[in-house]
Amino acid sequence: MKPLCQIDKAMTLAAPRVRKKARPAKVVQKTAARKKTVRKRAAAKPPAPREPAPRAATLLAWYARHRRHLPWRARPSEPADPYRVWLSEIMLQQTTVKAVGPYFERFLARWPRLQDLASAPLEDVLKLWAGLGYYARARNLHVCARAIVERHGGAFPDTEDTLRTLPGIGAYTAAAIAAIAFGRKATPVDGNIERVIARLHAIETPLPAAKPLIHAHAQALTPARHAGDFAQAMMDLGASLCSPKRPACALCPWNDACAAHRRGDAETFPRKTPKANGALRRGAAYVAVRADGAILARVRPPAGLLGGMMEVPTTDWTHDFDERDALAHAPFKAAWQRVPGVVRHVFTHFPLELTVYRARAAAGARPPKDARWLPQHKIANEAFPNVMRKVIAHGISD
DNA sequence: GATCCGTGGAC
DNA sequence: TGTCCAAGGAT
Repeated sequence: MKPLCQIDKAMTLAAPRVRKKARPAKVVQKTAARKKTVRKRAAAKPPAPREPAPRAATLLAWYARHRRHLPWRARPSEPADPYRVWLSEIMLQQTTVKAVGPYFERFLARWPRLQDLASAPLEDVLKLWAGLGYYARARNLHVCARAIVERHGGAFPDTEDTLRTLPGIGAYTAAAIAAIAFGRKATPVDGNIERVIARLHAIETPLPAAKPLIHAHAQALTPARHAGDFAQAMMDLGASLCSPKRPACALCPWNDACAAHRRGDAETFPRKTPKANGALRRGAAYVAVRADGAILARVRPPAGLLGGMMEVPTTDWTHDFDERDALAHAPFKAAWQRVPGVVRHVFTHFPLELTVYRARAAAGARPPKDARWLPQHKIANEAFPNVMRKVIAHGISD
């Protein structure tokens, strides 16, 4: 493999630009026997050379110039803060950098140190997390903070294996923290890195089956030193030049090493097996408004969908919801009125359609069991997920 | 391995 | 408008 690299490099430099319509797939899979033939023909028509092996140093040099400046990122040559790295990594799971920014700042301002977060009530953590989605992350964040204080004396574990034992920290996050915060040689592989590697090697195996292969390639590329910078460089590359839809291969520091680029169809990688979308679920939600404007609200069950978050009373959300049964599930007897229109919301695995009913309650009305009257001005700072904010807005509209 | 978990933005 | 996607983890 290594010796070929020298040959290929030489060929790349010597050969004229390869035609786009070449058949690189077959070139890659040439047998030793066929190579002879090709070499003979090479005099007349140079074969498509294989890509030179990608070099970590090449990417690190690019990173030094083009790295993003992010709130949780230490400046070059400054030590990383494990607390910040951890907090950001949890928030960034399946979430865009742009969305995380303000949440990260608010969390850090409210709980500057791990110990502060660990001693905070879960309720407060969920309030600050509201709107960011995937609320199990917030619950695990809280449990994790307490575990580090109790099991590790408040100091973050500095090895991948030990980090992996903490709630909310999986293979990716453990490797990311080990590499970025502690300089360990670890290889986190996120969606960005999967894409970069899949293109680099033109991997035809679709995700998620290709994960082990992709991880092996990423691991082979990881340098012994600066593994944290290397991981972040891979992610920055994937977030900027090596983007999902229209990769800017011309600007990529690794374009000479990229098999997919040579094929000319980098944007088609990684291959993916399509996942089925959930069927529509429907239900009714009840916005009860007391004379002083307070809204009837309750806390959802601690686990599962929107676990531990606030909601207004609703029916179950089912595929066969019957509108005619809606009033039978209202939280109390009243002159419920159906608010025209519906509230639509799309979760990861199913779309939801809620019809909203509204009723007024007397000033002294007692809340039903497990529910309470919430002053309207407090709604903004309570742990309502967005779907519930939509429902309330719809319910109190005219 | 397949499902369950939110949300907002880009195209 | 529909689809895809974003620094994944838990079960």
